[in-house]
Amino acid sequence: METFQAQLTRKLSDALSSAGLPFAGEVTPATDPRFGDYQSNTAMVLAKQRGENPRKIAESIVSKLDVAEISELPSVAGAGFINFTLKREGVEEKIAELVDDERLGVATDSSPKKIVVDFGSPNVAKPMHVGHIRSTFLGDALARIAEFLGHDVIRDNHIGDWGTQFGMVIWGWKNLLDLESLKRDPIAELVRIYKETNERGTKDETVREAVRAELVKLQAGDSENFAIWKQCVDLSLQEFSKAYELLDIHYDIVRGESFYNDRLPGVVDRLLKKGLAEISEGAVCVFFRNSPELADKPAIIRKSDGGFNYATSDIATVDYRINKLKRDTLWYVVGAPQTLHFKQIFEIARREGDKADFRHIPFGNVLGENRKLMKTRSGENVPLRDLLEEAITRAEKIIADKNPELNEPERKEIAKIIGIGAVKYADLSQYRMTDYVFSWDKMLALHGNTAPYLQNAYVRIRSIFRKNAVDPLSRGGPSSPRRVCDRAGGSRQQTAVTLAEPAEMDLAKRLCQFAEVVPQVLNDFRPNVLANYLFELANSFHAFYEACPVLKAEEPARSSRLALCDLTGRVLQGGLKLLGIGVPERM
RNA sequence: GUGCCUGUAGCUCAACUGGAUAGAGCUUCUGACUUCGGAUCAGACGGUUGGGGGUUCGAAUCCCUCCAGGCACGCCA
Repeated sequence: METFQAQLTRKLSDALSSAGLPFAGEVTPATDPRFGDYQSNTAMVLAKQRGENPRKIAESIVSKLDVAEISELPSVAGAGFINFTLKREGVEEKIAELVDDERLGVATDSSPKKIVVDFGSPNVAKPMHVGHIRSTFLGDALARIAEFLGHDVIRDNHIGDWGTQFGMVIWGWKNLLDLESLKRDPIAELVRIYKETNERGTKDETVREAVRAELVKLQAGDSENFAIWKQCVDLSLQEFSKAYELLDIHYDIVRGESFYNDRLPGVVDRLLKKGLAEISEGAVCVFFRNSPELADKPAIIRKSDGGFNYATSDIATVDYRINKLKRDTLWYVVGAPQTLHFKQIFEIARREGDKADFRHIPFGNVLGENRKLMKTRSGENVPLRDLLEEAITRAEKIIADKNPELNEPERKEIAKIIGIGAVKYADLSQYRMTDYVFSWDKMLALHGNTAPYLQNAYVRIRSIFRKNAVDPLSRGGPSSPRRVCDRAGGSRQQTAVTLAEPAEMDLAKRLCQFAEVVPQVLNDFRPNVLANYLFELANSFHAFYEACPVLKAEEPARSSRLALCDLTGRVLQGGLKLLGIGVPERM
């Protein structure tokens, strides 16, 4: 199914070629309702290129335009804009089609990619904390959207499971471990022994020595130390998966740093052999003398003590993803401070001849109320577990207050959806580069651009269908929840849609835009574009709901309005799902 | 010192990547209900887009230059 925007673009392109003009500019949604529904700047772009009068060009394009099927006569306005106003029948027809379309009008990408999304990446033997949420939510949402658009996506959790910290963890394991505590809360115990070892090391040279020795043994493949390390990794993965289950996030593969360990010497040899790396001050470095941005900023791939570092590991990772996983697109959802690092890695890969679309997707920080990095009172990172628990508890309180008749199990289930959704939405609804202030009150507010507000719009729609004894739209019986991607098939005659009221038309047009908005997210990796759309959709729905009675309306308006409700509910649900956020049936 | 990011209404944030008179929410104020869930709707107030130059039909967006904050810059990841 083609969107209005795509149709108009195609028609415009036809008109341009029949007028002997090259394609230029674009068709975009109108900036103001007064200008209609869509606008094009084509004439102005062409006028500039050719040194002609934009309005004159616009007139000649309009005379060749054949859009009568969907648009009123296009008009020329302002400096040379061509404005389109959709015809009522065109919108009615489109809505009828959308009601029957399980993809809600969203086309799959015509050139599907093989993507690996690197996101999350927590460290072993440490708790996940607030610093992981942006990468985790963003990466998950982008992966969901890419998948929905038909790309082949591998979600890879590049966990931090190798490094110098294991010297301390292993020494602590051997000397300080409390098995009871380990059983009760493994990560807490690992953190405790790590900290205590670290502390002892600062005072005691022999401990420092012993720690170093444990690390060397691990790196040399000592079986006892390896077994301890493995247990730490397994315990951590178990903890991670609890969090991921709660968050409804899954990975296809987990390839941590340790996975690439064996490949590191090969990476260095290869780069030396190719002449891309050289020895400098005892270390093996890659210099970027010809690229102005990276000049004087070498990447070290082997330290002067012979050890490797994260650049080496990331080069091996790129290699693996392109050659073993056969990916052509690599997304790294990693914080902004690592921008330089990824520029270096990508440049090295290009110099090696790797052909792939490399993208670092950076993001800003989560701040506390004091506008500094969010920390606990004692100055530690806020553990993710605590954060999510508090979100759920707070959500439950609100629900109990607003809807006391819900029984406890149901309330708890709903609180999970609302609480987690609120935290995710607060993150995803904002432009990823700007820092944002974490505020319980704002993210859980029932008004404004929040998850609970959107979820409530969905709940109201479901409520209509619960009240409607015979649900004319449902294939699965009254008030059966339907999913965007697994809607039952079957034939049914198309609902007659009539859009007589302005509020109906406004809602309908917005529903048509879903298919235009979703692909746009991947343009610059901005899920907030989708979030803003859903918020506007909810607003349009509420205005419609206010102005247009549904169940009390006479036929055929009643069926038509039910169709709008149904479609709105599915777009809300489907859109939120693309952000990794669920919807309850009641709240 | 060099580079990158950020700066938009009192507060929190948008602005489809160069489009028309910069939009929402929160807050404040004014209206509308015995409502299909008022957890709502309609409206008002609120701006020299950090400052100053420049590019052009047109700039929050691109270029230059200051200011403020954050981050990164050879052996941590």
